[in-house]
Amino acid sequence: MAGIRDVAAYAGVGVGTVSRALNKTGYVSEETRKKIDEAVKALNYQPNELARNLYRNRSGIIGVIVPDLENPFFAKFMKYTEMELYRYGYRAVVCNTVEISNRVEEMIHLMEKNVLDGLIVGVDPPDEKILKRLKKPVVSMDRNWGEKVPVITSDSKKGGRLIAERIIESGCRNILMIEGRTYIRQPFEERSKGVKQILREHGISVISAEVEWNVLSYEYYAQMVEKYLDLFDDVDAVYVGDLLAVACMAVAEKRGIQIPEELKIIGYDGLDIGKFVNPPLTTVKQNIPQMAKCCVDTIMHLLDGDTEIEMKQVCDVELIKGGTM
Amino acid sequence: MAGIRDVAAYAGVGVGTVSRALNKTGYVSEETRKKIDEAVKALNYQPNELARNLYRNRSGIIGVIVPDLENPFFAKFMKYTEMELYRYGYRAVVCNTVEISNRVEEMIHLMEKNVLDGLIVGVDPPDEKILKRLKKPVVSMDRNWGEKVPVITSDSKKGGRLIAERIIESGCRNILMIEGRTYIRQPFEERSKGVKQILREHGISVISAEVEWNVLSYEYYAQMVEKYLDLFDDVDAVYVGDLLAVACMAVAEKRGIQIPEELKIIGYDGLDIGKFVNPPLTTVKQNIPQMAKCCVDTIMHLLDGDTEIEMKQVCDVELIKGGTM
DNA sequence: ATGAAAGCGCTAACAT
DNA sequence: ATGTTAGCGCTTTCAT
Repeated sequence: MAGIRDVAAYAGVGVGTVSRALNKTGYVSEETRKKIDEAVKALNYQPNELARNLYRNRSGIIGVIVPDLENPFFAKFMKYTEMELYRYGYRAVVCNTVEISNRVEEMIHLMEKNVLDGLIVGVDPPDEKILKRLKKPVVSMDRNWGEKVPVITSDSKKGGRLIAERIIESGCRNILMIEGRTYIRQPFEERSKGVKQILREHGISVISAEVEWNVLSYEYYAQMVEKYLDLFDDVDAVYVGDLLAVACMAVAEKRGIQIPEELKIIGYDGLDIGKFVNPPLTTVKQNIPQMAKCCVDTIMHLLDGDTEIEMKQVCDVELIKGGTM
Repeated sequence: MAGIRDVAAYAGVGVGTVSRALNKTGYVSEETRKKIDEAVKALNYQPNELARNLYRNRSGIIGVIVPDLENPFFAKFMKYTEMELYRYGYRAVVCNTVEISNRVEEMIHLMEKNVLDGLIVGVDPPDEKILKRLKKPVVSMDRNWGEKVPVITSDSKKGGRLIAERIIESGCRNILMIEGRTYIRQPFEERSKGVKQILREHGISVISAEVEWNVLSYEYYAQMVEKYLDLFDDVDAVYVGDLLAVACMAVAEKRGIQIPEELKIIGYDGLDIGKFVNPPLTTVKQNIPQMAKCCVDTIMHLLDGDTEIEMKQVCDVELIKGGTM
């Protein structure tokens, strides 16, 4: 591999001049620039980014941590996050925490070792001790990582309200909701709290069940739905995340339960899968591309050293009227 | 940030000794090792990976290029690829080519600049000229990147046979198959070719249609299905990728076409979405985790400089009996 | 067993 | 405008 000294030698100039010419910093005469360009071509010179990184003490890489890429929500988030990072000239290192413990801590360690310039996190935070180690920019998507970490969330309040309103309009009286279990307070919980509160104010009964949040398998979802449908056989509506909602539709169809006539379903997230079923799922759609953009814009501000960072940014949600409620 | 010299000074030894102690290379007396450990703790020293990278001329990062992370097939592939790379101590930089041209070339350029140690590709190759620039390890998933690049594929031959056999058993006589359009020869095409050939040998009529492969939207899929179902209204079975298959089920249900009584459907890929519908999709499942492992193992061999690389590795497929055919 | 010193390939400050 | 030089923080000879 040709280095900058080879180029300098070939062009008959000093390395500094080559560096300036290539980076367009400082003065270089038209003539020498031409010679340098020729040398670069002749030697097929490619600047070694590793050396640049060392000097600049940056890697140009942001880590993105999600629970599970196989989950369509996070897959989509990762897609748009990567695209936004690309627009800023950054690369995205992905990390799935599922099935392996300690991966969050390891990513933080990568940041300490300067492999990563920052972190975008969509997972639960590690414990306090580790959290204190954060010295570089971190932005969180819908997770509470403490005071110092800006959070990008969906408008959970509005989301909860949209769902509650839709349920009230539907005339249902016995609602089953199934949530992912959380071990610490998270922004998105506001949604379910809101739904419960509004519905109860309207005298509508709400049964609330929990499932393991990080298990993504149709079998598990279907099993949970079966269990709770058996347990509470007088429910006339279900409010759950889209994946559970779709599993619920399959279970209902298998049991010969007509949707929406005998059981109404409303989902949450607005994933594509809700359009692939019949009738299409009624759901509240999160604006994932906007959330991704927001995360990236914010971390770029942090990298720029901007001080005026909004610590909580809220992205819009909208009701998608399908045929299930 | 404390550097290795700080540690050396604190411990009262030379930097070389610290380096040897930390990397466990060369002799270090128990006594000095202890002093160094203390210094490391006291100063909270973290070796700067950027400096190491420069010296070793490696980044520990592999680029993984897929068309679209939102496509569940590639999301799953990325998930398992990342997990396998992690087991080897490597990181995965992800790249979505969708909607942005030239991204493949840019990733190759990142390799030339030593940002990436290698590439795992699940997308069509760039043109010859660019292909020639590959100097570092590249492994391809189901795409033909030329002689030099090992390919990990599914057993397309068996896949095609499983599908053809299932169709023959089902007694259908007029098959509609919709494929993604390819612009160059790709390994997976063997599957459809096989299906067509076997079916025609059995006197079964096959209509073959094409769709844009890189468009992922339910609307587009549904539209295509509607179009071809209108165009060829005497088909009694459809063979398509899982996503199109599920879209097809939704369209059929909307039109009041009973599945499998009036129309049989067989998919390909074995994605989870096929289990979320009712009846569950009959499909041929690709072993994505195995393919990911195979890609990673192979690129690790290449990085190790192994010369005995299998240039074509075939992963198993299996028929998943659902209720649609 | 350990310290000193020479790079890894680049950028930027300084001198000319 | 351009060349020279001193790092960036580490690893690894090479003496001792």
